[in-house]
Amino acid sequence: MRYLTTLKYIDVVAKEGSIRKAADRLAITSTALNRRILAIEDEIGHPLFERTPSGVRLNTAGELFVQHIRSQMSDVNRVLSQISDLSGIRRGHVSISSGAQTISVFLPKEIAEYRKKHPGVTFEVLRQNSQAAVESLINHDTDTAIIFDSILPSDIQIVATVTQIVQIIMAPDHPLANEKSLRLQDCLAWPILMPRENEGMRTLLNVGQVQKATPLQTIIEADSFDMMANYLIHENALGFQIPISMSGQGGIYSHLKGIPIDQRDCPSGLLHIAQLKGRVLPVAAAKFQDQLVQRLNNTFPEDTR
Amino acid sequence: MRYLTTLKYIDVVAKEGSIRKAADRLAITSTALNRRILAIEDEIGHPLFERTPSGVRLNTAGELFVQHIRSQMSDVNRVLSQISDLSGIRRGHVSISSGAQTISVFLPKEIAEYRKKHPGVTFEVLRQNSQAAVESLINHDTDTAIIFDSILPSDIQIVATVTQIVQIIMAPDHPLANEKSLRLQDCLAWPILMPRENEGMRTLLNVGQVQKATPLQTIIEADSFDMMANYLIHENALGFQIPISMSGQGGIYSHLKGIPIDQRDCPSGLLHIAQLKGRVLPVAAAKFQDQLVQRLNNTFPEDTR
DNA sequence: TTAATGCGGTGCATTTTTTGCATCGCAGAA
DNA sequence: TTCTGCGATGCAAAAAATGCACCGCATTAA
Repeated sequence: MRYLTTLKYIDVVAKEGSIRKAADRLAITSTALNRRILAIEDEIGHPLFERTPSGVRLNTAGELFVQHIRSQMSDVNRVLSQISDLSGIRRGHVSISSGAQTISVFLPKEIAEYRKKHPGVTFEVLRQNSQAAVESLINHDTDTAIIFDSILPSDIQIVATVTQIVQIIMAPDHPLANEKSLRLQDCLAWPILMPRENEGMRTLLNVGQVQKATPLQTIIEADSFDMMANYLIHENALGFQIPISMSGQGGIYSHLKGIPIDQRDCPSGLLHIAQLKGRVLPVAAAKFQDQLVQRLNNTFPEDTR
Repeated sequence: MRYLTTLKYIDVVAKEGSIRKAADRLAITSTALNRRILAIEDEIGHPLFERTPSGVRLNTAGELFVQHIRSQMSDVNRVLSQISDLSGIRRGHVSISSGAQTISVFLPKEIAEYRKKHPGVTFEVLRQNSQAAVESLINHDTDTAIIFDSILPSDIQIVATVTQIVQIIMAPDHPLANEKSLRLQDCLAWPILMPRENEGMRTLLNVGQVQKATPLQTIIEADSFDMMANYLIHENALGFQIPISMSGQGGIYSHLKGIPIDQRDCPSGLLHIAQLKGRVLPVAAAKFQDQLVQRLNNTFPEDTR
């Protein structure tokens, strides 16, 4: 959209923190860009950027304006996708923030299913921890987010929530593989693969560890659940995962065994589908989100809030 | 805002229903305007207007786009007023839809009081019946509306509501002037000044008239309550008004007597403050609306919903 | 039926705006 | 100190928007 170029430019300058860098990325000269910015500041009657020797930085007015720009741009996209929807073809683009738990098994399956119905829709998937996901939603960088066990700020709207019991995963020939439920004490004897500190699941596990003062033998800390799962094939260690990630067929998890942790040792977590409060999503994103919500509610119906 | 000109143009074309007329109003040539529209239609990849021999008309896509344009433009204004708020001066503009009941006494007092605190703020007041008021809110033509006794559609958000008993008004020397309450029967002997059909109050009065089959002698039907009030000085007739309109000092109503109608004959009406649902109002408008809401709730505290 | 009117669209010359180049002044880094 | 990288500015070239004259078309009036 031509009339949005200036806005787009401002957005990029804000992100780059420098007019010259932004100009470079936008493939124009810094002078042209500079003048556009001066022009719009003049029009607004108030500077948007603070000039520093090393570049520019948004001031309060700029912060307000950039926020507005982002919401406008994503709104335009929504309207445009609605309009092209009128022509019959369902086109569009959906961008999703996802935690490490759901990104590798759950999400691909859902996207594939959606694209079977609407081949014109493209996707963008960002693996982000909950904090980054929230930020992306606020910046209109993503449309919807799948966030595990985090307290979400009030400008985020939770669209659906399901409970997820943390499971201990292991090779199928592991000595513990036939138990119905496990306590953390049972794991003391085995090497442990632990999710990293900024993962939601780690918080849940910490509760049990602190309460029981159980000194688990953590041998690997990682932010990739896939990596940890694959490791379990090679050593008789124990890892953690939630049911939604294990439901796929053919992946690494179909060669692993998952046993729930006793609720006394580790509380269940909450998996949220969330979006920016008050934002009207583009058709494609809204429909995809609907699908996710339905899938969650059908797969994990226990949660009846 | 320069980058919004094309959008503004489209909006005007949509309203005028003709490119040439719109061009005339915008003080440019029809060719320039025409080309801007062709250009943006081309960019969108979908026409926005249907071409008829007598002009142009929005098609579905255009309807969507214009809706979007209006919300964008009012959003820009909000942000700009927020930004100029940063410089210390509270500037801004508030536009209000008001029914005939509240426009002449209540509203001027409130605006004057607000402007005492914020002299930089300008106002625009439209006297509209409830249907027109709702339309104005939806088109972003007005920020807030004072609407008497109408059922509002779901895309309008009711911000406050107070009950208003309909009163019969008359000259202070009228034979009925000393009653505490009046029934419609009591009015049969006197000439009646009746609000017009599209006024909310008329609906309330009709309830009583139909139920009781009371043939009131309507001598004047008018959509100006002021006109009717002033008439009462010259003839011993009866008119209708709600308390909020009579609370002023020095106006015509301070020379008139108001007596409530018995609730069996005429239900009380509801006075609403309303805005477009989901819309973030500019600072000035929001603050003014707050003042209205507070004033209503303080002046008519009986309503405790 | 024909002529006249009013509509949106188009080719072309003109005006306005935007861009790029060369260059300045300035502040922190080496 | 010099040097580097930043945003700002004067000026000419390029690009875009505008206005004029005019087209084709459909409806209306005579």
